[in-house]
Amino acid sequence: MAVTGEETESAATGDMPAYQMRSTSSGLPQGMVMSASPRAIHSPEQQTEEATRKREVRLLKNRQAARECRQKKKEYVKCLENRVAVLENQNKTLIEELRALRDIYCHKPE
DNA sequence: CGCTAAAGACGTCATATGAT
DNA sequence: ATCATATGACGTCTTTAGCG
Repeated sequence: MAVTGEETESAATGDMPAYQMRSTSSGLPQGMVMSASPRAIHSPEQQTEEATRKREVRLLKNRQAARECRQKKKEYVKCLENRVAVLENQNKTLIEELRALRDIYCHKPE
C-alpha cells in the first residue's frame, strides 16, 4: 500500500527532466548575437544528453553511497550488540561477586 | 512439494549536513 | 550560495523459515 503519490521517476519530483531548454530562436531581437556564454553553445540535444549523463553519474554514486551506508550501519549495530553482550557479562560477574561478599559478611563471626 | 509471511537487500528520492 | 556526500523513508524484488 502506501503509494506516495509522486510515483516512479521524475514527474513531480523535480529532478531536472531536461527542462527549460529554450531553443536559440527564442525571443532574441534579430541581429543580436548572444555573446558567447558557454551554456549557449550547446544544442538542445546535447543538453539533454548531458543532463542524462549527469543523472546517471549521480544515481551511480548514490547507489554506492547507499550500499556503504548500509554496511556501515550494520557494523555499528553489530558493535552495539557486542557491547551489550560484554556489559551483560560484566553485570552478571558483579552480581555474583556481590553475592559472595554478602555471604562472607553475613557469616562472619563477631 | 507449493504457499505465504517475515526478513533482508537493493535502488531511488528527498533532505540534512559539511566543505568550499 | 553551491556542491558533494550521508542518511532516512519508501517501494520493490529476493531469500528464508514454517506450515499444511
